[in-house]
Amino acid sequence: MAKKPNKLKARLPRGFVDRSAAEIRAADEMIGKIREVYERYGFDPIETPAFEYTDCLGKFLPDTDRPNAGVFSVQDDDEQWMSLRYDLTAPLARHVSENINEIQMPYRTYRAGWVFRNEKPGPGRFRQFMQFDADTVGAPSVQTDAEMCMMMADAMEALGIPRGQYVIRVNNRKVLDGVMEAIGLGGEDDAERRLTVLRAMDKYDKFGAEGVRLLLGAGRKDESGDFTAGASLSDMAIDAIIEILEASAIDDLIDYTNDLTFKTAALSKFAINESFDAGFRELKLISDLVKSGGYMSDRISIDPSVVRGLEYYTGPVYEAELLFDVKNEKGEVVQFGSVGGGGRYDGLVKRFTGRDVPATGFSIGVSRLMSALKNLGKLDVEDAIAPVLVTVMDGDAEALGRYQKMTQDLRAAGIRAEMYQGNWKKFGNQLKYADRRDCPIAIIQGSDERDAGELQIKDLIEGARLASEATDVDNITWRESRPAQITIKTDDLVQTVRTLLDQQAEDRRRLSGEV
RNA sequence: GCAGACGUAGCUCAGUUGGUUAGAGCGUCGGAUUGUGGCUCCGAAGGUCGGUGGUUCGAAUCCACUCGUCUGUACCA
Repeated sequence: MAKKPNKLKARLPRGFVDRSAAEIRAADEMIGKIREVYERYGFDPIETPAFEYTDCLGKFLPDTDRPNAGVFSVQDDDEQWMSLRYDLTAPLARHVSENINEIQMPYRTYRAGWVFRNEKPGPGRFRQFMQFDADTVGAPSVQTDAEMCMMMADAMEALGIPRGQYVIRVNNRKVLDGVMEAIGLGGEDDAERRLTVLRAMDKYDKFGAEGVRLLLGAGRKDESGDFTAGASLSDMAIDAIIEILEASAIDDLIDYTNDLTFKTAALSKFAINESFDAGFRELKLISDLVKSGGYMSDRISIDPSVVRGLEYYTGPVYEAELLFDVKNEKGEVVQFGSVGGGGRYDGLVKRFTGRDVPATGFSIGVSRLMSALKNLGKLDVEDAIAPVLVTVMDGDAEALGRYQKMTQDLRAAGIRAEMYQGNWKKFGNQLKYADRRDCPIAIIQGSDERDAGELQIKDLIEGARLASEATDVDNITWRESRPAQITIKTDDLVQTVRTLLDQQAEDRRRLSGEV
């Protein structure tokens, strides 16, 4: 055989996905529900573009040797570097800074958008994904952080996640700073070790107390034999940090009846410092505020083990965690982690303006949350009903016009409908098409029906059910029986179709109610 | 980034110590049936065995490199 011409291979860049109709509809619905909550809290939408000048995006500046490490970057005509945004917070800070004289503070906004990260993709982890953020800029009080937490909890419930199946966990960067200081890592030289400790704490969910102990001490070797260097802390410091991680609430750690003191064995050997004290008082205030709003600790919980966004958060940090088991395609329970998070970032706008502009906000990972909701069965993926198919039996202009008219009549009545656009000469294929497409109803009118002023309406759902019962009927007999089909007057088309669709909807409701 | 496993038709997978023309099931397409989805029967298409190079008389099979997928780990704004 002759050598084939070199065909171009169709392929998707790794870490990117095409989205199906069902996924798009489901995501749109989720976004709609979240948006409703944000709007109710008085937030307004704002949109910024996918590209920003790289230096505006923040600390992950590409060096000229590796401009695409972590972010996707390109060089503009004038040789300036631009990057695809990797979150929605940095672009917001840029927008606020650029328009700071026009913007009325406190500025309350939300936005959903795609963000891009140029890093190794994994299951459920993509290089393009959607976030839905809300931020309040220009509000210094922890009252704002408390509101953010409540809004996040409301968003979870609006998405159909029942109370008790999620929790918003809140901590304060100042508390962690205070702990670092207490165990002797407060100095400038210890910045690197502080990071190591915080990273180790963040791994508590994944590795448990023993794993974290190793990471805080000598280091940890994983299953593949890869070694992660540890923080080389003293045993006493390690014990203290484990106590923090194991505490389920801040009350377990702190006695604040008189003066602030640590309660637990290892921690109590350390002195409480100013940073810890300030952080703790903020958390206490948040806790009181959300309780006044009706949010008890089953929804918003103060949790000193929350570590996130090591770099730019300056005060309260919070994250939304799902409490139900999430299973993957193979049915295995996976470590899901948080589906959203945020915190106070008082320094981000100051980079541009030199002015102190406090801000706090959070981000919901829409793509991630969607796969979890699929699991919970809270995602209506089958919502869209396929169109009614008007089949074609004659190809002359007059006949086509008649079919087109039927189709338009259905559409005018608000019924999703389409006329068969393939090769009409193979009628069997038309019904096969309708079947594959899950069309609920087919409209059939050949010359016989037309002469009588009639047409046939075929209930494809009932037909499929009959077919699955009658397995040994031969094809000729089966076809001649014209299952699940009725003959009506042409004029009754719209009304009959509507009645039948309503019946089918009723059947679906009954069926899903029973099962 | 580091470490390991894997890569054969659209999908799921066979393929013997290295031996002729690489197979099956499912799916797809056509026909039986130019006006009826399913079942049945008949037929067809579909493969650079991930890629490149090497060892060999001979490679899907062995070796090296490379690309991709998966798992763990690191990083994660």
